[in-house]
Amino acid sequence: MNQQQRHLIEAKTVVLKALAHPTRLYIIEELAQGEKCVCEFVDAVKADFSTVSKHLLVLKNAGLVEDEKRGQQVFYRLRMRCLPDFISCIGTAVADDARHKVSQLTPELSVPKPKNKRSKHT
Amino acid sequence: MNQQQRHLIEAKTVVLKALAHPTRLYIIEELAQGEKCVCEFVDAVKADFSTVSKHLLVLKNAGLVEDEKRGQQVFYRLRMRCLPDFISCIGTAVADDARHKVSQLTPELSVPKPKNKRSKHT
DNA sequence: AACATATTTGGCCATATTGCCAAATAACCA
DNA sequence: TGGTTATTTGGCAATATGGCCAAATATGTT
Repeated sequence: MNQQQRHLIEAKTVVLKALAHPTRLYIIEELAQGEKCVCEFVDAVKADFSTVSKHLLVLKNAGLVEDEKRGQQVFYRLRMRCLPDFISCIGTAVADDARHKVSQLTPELSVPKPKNKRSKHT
Repeated sequence: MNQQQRHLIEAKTVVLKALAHPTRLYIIEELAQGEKCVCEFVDAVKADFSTVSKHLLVLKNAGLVEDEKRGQQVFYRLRMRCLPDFISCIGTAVADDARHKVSQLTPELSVPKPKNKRSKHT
C-alpha cells in the first residue's frame, strides 16, 4: 500500500464512518425520499436538537448531504445518489443472514427461501 | 421509528461500522479479487498479527467475510458481493469531491471534467 | 515429544465518538 | 427593540474503538 492508495482508502473511510451510526443512517434513508429540515429529524429520532445537528454536520463534512437555509429552517438533501441502492443491498443481506441464523436454531420457524427472486448479494 | 425499523437500522449499522476502518476496507478490497490468508494482510498493512486478526473478526461477525482453515493457515473470502460496486462508487464520489475542492482553491490546476462519462453518483 | 509456524484471545492503555446541557447565532415577528 | 423559533457551537462526561504485548491454541514437522 503506497501513500496515494492509503489516502484514497482514508477518504472512503470518512464516508463509511459517516454512514455507520443508526441515527445518521436513518437520516440518509429519509433523505433518499427527498429533502427534509432539521426539526423533522429531531421529532423522529427523539434526540436533542444539538445531537441531530451534529450528526448532520458529520454527514455534510463527509460530502453525503448538502444544506440550504430557507427562512429560519435549514433543509438537507442527499448528494451521493448511489447510497440508497447500496443500503438496500445491505438490508437484503442482513435480512438473509437473520433468516439463516433463525433456521439454524429453530428450523421449523424459518421463513422459506423465495423461489423466483434472488437477493442482490452473495 | 418503531422497534422493528430500529432493529433493522442497527443491523445495517453493524455492517457499515465494519467497513468504516482503513485497514478493514483495504482487506475487503483485497478480498474482492479473491480469497487471501491472514498472513498476506499482515505483510501489507504493517500491523501486528493480532491486530489484523481482530479486524478480520469484526468483518466476520458483521457477516462480510467467511473463513476456512486449511492446514495451518486461515483463508478469508468475501460473502457480501454488492460491496465492491458500492465501494467503487464511493471512490468515484470522493475523487470528484477532491477535484471540486481543488478547483475552488486553484482553478488553473484543476482537472477538466470528463465529457462522455459520468460518475455513478450525484 | 519438542519445536516451528499461523492465528486467536485476553488485557491494558490511548484515543475517538456520542449525547446532553447551556450558550451563541440567525431569521422572523410584534 | 424585544421576543420567539430554528439551528449551531462549545464543553464535558460516559462509552466505544484501536493497537500492542503476552499468552493460548492449533497444525504441521523432526
